[in-house]
Amino acid sequence: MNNVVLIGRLTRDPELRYIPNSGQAVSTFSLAVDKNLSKDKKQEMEARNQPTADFVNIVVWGKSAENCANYLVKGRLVGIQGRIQSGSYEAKDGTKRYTTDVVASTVEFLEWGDSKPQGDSNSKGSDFSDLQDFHPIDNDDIPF
Amino acid sequence: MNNVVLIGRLTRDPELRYIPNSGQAVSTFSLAVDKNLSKDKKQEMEARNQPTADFVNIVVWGKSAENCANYLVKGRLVGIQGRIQSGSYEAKDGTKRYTTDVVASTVEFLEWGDSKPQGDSNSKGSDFSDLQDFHPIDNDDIPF
Amino acid sequence: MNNVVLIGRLTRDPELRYIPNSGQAVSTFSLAVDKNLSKDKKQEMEARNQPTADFVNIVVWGKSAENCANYLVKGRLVGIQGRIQSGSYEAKDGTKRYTTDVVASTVEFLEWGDSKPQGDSNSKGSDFSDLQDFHPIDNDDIPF
Amino acid sequence: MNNVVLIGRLTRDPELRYIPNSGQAVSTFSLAVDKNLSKDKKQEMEARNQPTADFVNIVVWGKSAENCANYLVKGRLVGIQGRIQSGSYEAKDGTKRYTTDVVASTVEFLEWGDSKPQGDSNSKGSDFSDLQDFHPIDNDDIPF
DNA sequence: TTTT
DNA sequence: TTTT
Repeated sequence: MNNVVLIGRLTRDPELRYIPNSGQAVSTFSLAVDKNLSKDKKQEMEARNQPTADFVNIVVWGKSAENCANYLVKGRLVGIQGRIQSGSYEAKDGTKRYTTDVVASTVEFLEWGDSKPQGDSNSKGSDFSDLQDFHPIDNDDIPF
Repeated sequence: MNNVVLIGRLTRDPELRYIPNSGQAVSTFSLAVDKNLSKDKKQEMEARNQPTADFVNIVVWGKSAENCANYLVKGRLVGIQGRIQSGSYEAKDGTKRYTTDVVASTVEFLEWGDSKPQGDSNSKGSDFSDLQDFHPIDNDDIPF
Repeated sequence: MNNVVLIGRLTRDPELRYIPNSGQAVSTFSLAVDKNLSKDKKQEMEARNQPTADFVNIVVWGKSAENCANYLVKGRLVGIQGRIQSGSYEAKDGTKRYTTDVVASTVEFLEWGDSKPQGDSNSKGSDFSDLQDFHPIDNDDIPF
Repeated sequence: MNNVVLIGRLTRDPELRYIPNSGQAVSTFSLAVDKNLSKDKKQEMEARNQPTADFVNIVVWGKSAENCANYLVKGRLVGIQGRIQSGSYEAKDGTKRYTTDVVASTVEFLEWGDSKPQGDSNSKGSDFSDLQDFHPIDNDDIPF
């Protein structure tokens, strides 16, 4: 059993890449999950410049990865169901480093907005009007 | 281990009552949790008049119960963490009936709005402006 | 989001049936999930003949259903990950009744033993010696 | 929402220490949580010397910490409910390092045995006979 | 209709 | 630094 549920906001836009041989899509981003603090405790932490959220690295595979990359931006609220995955790698200085991520099986978009309005397209934002009807949606359902 | 996480919308306004002797507050409501259906499957279900959500009875105790009663209304989106509780009672016809609820330990308000604008008060809705800053909030944190 | 994790013991042997047209296997059983009670509270409840567990109906589909039927018996400890499902049916007296089950996506066997040693077969129990190696196992992994 | 459920085995005996001023007990250990692999995939991973488990650092506070230290040993199976906590510290080389742990709210002992039978004591293991009755137990319930 |  |  390895089961995680998080609700939080993206700390930056998702990154998307494709695995060389398989062509599998992977998206990664970091989630700020508010710690469950009383109003007072929260202020105290902020005053001391201590974090009031936990930061969790998220990994998403496949079509869901592409949906995240296409629709999510920094600051957006999502719900995630997945599992904890540990890993390790060798740092440039030769020491071993350990990593912990959450591999998401489902990503629910809990907020919508004009995402990805930037850049070389002169559109006024992606058109996903038909998605607006059903709000908490699993991103696997996004129909393209 | 008995652990449940749900995200869904209230199917009606919460009810609030107080336990006679202890004075403990209890709030109850029902949550519509969207089934994770593909767009096509969802349309098919709707066409057949079959439910596209699961309906779960929620029970909340204490201060959190009062916060739910004060701030939540039908349709509002919440995240719930709790446990499944089974029970039974005798129906009027003498047969035994079985019940299943989720007892919530935390209720996160995932949407805010002008709740409880009704009735004998001539206010334009409760004033909870200071709560608006931190969106996914555990209702235990609501400071009154 | 609709996520449930339970650890508990089967209150009876699993039932297995096959859906008429599709041929899909379904297994159903009930799980006794101990309430998280202090020693004292537990004794008090037992003295008053009140249940010290919550009872949850479990539904399992496909190969996992067959594994449950083949390997689990009353009393066995399992871990379950799944989602809450609500339903309704018409009782013989014409009134509507509501049901709540947990549809399991994974069933981990947390105890092993000589299952199905009963009755009209003169076997010494099913042979699943090769399964004994890896203890907390998701039943999807059972290789037949 | 920050909710984690794990079932796994301790990779070493728990460590216990007390926070200098508050006197709060903290126990830490690492959990090996089997990846959900098919028999074939598992063998393949083992052949390649790749891990077939995820390793998660667990932190437990208070009485529960002491119960873990007193009753758990390397290899024991437990169920854990808690939340992900991120942190950071400065390494000796001045670089910032990031950590991810699970802070457990409940630890269920899913196996029992003669724990702590070691060493300078000539006991035959701790006496916790009265605990043997109720198997999946939250360690908060251990009555001393 | 309930398990250890 | 990893368990059965």
